[in-house]
Amino acid sequence: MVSKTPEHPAQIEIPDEISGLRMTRQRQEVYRILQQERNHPTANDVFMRVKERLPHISLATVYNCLEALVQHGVIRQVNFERESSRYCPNLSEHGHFHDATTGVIHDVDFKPGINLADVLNLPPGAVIDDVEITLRGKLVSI
Amino acid sequence: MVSKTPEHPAQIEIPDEISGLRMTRQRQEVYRILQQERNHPTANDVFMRVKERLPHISLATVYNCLEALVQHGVIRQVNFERESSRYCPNLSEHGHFHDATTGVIHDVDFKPGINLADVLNLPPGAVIDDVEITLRGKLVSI
DNA sequence: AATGATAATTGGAATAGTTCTTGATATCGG
DNA sequence: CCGATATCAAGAACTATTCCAATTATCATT
Repeated sequence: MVSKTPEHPAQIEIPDEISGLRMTRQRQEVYRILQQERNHPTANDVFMRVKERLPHISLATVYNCLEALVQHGVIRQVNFERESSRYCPNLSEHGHFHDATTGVIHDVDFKPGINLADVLNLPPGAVIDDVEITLRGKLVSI
Repeated sequence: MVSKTPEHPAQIEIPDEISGLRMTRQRQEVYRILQQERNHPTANDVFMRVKERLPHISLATVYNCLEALVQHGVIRQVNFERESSRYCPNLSEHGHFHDATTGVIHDVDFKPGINLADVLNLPPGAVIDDVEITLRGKLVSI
């Protein structure tokens, strides 16, 4: 993870290799957009956005890039019901709250010191590789 | 919820109305299969199974029935990654552990007294309507 | 039991998101 | 520079699901 400050998206420096994955121009741009757009874009969102910089890129390539990045643990794929997958560069273990009113997806962190095994009755011998926590609801003014 | 003992599936009695939903023959059979097959079948699994009793039922009807049952809170729809939806008659709040080795899905209950708000840093004002917790991993012998 | 109104079912067509295929292009190690 | 390998592009193909229009079943009322 080599991103600099997310406040200055234009300055994001992306190395030519991340966790063993060759960072081609296409993968760089896809990754850059995920760093900038923190609103969990779909593959198609990324596609439309990346075309500004790489007008000849194809949707299939965007899918390929996203898959390669997911596979190498550089980004995460997030699924809501059966909607299109969304992608997220936040690698810390976290869940997602989907505001039904606005459609906005908020990252939701665990409170410090919380361990899944303390909360769930896991089947004996279960070794967890991946956790997905998704909440749906509304944000009401308080 | 009017089911009798799940240990004797053949004896499940299904009333002709559940939470305001007219229980047609098709819906009854779909619901009965979910009661019997506790292994989180897909719509297609249900379809193949229900055809044994209703040979003329269509896949669209199975989808309609499942949707109606979900809509009326009689069953729950469960999604894994982008795989086909699965359906589950366990209405208690619970998560799912997907064993990557066998493909089996286990229900995972919360430990007693656990409240989501104690565990997660929810955005202020968030009112949760629905929670989905899915774990992927392996079951190792202990 | 017949009637009209409403809801459910069917089968097939349509859709959306994603993956696959094939040939072209770029990149790497030597 | 050269061959081997990886990646890309464009479009076709695939899959799960939804939609559509026509038929059939059910309900409430008479």
